[in-house]
Amino acid sequence: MPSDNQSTFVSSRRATLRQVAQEARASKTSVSRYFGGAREQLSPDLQKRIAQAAAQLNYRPNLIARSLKGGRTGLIGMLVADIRTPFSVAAMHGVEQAAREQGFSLMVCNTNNDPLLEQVHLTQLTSYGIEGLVVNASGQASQELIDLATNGFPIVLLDRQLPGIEADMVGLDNDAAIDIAIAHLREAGYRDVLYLSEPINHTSSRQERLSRLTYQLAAHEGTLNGHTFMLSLSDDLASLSPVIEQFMSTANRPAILCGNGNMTLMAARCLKQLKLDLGSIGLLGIDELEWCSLLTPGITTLAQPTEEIGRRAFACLLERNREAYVGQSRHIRYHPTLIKRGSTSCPDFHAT
Amino acid sequence: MPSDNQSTFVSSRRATLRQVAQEARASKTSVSRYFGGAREQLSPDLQKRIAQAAAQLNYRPNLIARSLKGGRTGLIGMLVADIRTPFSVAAMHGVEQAAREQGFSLMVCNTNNDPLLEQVHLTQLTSYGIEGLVVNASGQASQELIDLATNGFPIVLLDRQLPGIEADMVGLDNDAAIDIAIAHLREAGYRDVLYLSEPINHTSSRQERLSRLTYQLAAHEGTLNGHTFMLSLSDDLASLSPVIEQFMSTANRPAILCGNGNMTLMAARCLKQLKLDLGSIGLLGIDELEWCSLLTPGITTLAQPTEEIGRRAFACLLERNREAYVGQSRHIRYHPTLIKRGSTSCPDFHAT
DNA sequence: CTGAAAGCGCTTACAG
DNA sequence: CTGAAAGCGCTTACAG
Repeated sequence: MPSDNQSTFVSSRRATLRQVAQEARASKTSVSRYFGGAREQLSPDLQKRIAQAAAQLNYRPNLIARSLKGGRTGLIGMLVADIRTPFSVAAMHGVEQAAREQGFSLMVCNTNNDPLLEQVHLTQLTSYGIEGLVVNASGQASQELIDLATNGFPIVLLDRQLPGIEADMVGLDNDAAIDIAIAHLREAGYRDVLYLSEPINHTSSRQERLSRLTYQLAAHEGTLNGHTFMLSLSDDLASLSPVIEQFMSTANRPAILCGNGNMTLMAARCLKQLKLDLGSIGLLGIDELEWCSLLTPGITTLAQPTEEIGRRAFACLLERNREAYVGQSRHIRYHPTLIKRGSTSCPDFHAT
Repeated sequence: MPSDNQSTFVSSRRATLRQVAQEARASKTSVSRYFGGAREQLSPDLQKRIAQAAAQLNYRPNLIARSLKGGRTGLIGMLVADIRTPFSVAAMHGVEQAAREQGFSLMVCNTNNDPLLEQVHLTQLTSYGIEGLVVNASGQASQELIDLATNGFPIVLLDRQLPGIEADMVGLDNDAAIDIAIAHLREAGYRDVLYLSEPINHTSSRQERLSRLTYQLAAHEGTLNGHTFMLSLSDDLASLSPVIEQFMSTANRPAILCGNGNMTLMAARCLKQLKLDLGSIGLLGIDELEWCSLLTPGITTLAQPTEEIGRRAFACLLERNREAYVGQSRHIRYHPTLIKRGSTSCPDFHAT
């Protein structure tokens, strides 16, 4: 791992502030001021000399050194539970854009939904002196994360709540999502709903969706029957097939409601395998995916404003960092958008 | 942006090496050795004292400070042209995993296919003292990148070649991909091929695929007719529709060949809109996407070993960093895997 | 407006 | 085996 070969290129090493100072016949202090945002308080002549010297040496401040003394690293950390889901990619993209606009760089770490890996990454990130952290948690809060939050370190939670952490949280209004989904399915004429969720574990968004579903089912008892199935991504399709078959055999105007994009993918695969046509069996998924409009007759979804959620998460971080906002932690919930497609036009219903 | 509030928590500030040294009644040198990997050369007693003190203070070395003096940051940078494509996500995931296994952290920057933004990010990354750079280029090489490469800074190119940069390159064997695609389409009985590509710009992989296609078409003149259409992601579907309609009206056993996953998505959308059935018009895409198996009767694809490409890219970086490997830059090309599905079973052909 | 000096938290010859 | 000292490239009181 040693980058010894770099030392071979001593001559081409990056110029330092000291060299610029010498070249410009100025003090290090002045050069530091020039690049540190206090340029105006320097005389025009000094400014010019420094500018010239810097240009000649192709000087670029060493951010590492700057942060060591100054305390500011300009680094924001982000822990992502699963970087491969479209939701995470979009949220991350949002965070990154917002961060860059404010002069921050983002260090993203994929925790693979593994709390242990999350800890490793968290240690790394703090060791690099991040100034704030966006957490899309992979489980319960680690002690280290709790300590950080307790000490007032700027943290914002994304999509997932974390007991023990007092921090702003940005995500979907899960109650609204379930409410809209159920209302839509009922209107469309479905009578039996199979809810597919990844294992709840300690994922608050899954928890919230499930309990709101339970609430809604209770509210509509008699007109809407509910069933729930937990499916892990590592599970084979073979574990889902019999569940759906069983559901189909007993259900009246059946519909599947998918708790997230992963489940929608699983369900679509399974329905295809079982040769069940969309629509005759309803399908509605939380999370809009690029292929949902492609699958005839189209899969109805609840779209999240994913990039916006990411951007907002960063904005919260910034507010925490400024004196501007002091107070209770906030929960910022975005409303989903229902995108109606053919997968929820119940044929029986129209026939009636 | 100032994180002034952190200074409020002086008492909870992270412990420093100096504090550990005091607590352990040892020198800073010894503590540094303890955490710097020279633990063995310390007496058992000293080791124990340091271990205790560190544990008590919950000490974690400040990586920023370490790298300032030691030169090593443990940071690897990655420039990604478009972080939202599945290919990039998977490649990035591969790089990150390989990096972590070797104790490196990854800083990923999305350049949005914008050379200017790429420069900005490159400046940032080098200012943070990255020890190596994986580049999925967004255009031509910037002067800064050329300088880096010229100075022997470890760089590896991913998926895209960059004129002016002497560096290892890891990607798909594009010639093989086109050869396999064409051979498969011919075997399946298609006679007219419409090749869809994003604008070549300076993207070598697009370039290579296109020229190999041209070569193949020439080789099969008379038995296979070719057409090419360039489509930008920002283009509306409306610009593609007439092209496909025109193609269909004149073609004999027509098939569409998509240069990458984005094009496959565009084509699938367009075909759906035009109500053209897959298979009657052939469709073959480079890049496997999660929904290709879902769309009846399935879209035939050429899958890339995306994660492996990422992992390999990092491995190259590491080799560059060690004295082990010195020599000409290498081009590592992976073979694609043909995944046959219904979209390339030409009905006319079977009828014949 | 300008600069000399101390120091951020580490590592690394050098000396013993 | 152990430590005192110099220094990595910056910033920031402090003084003028």
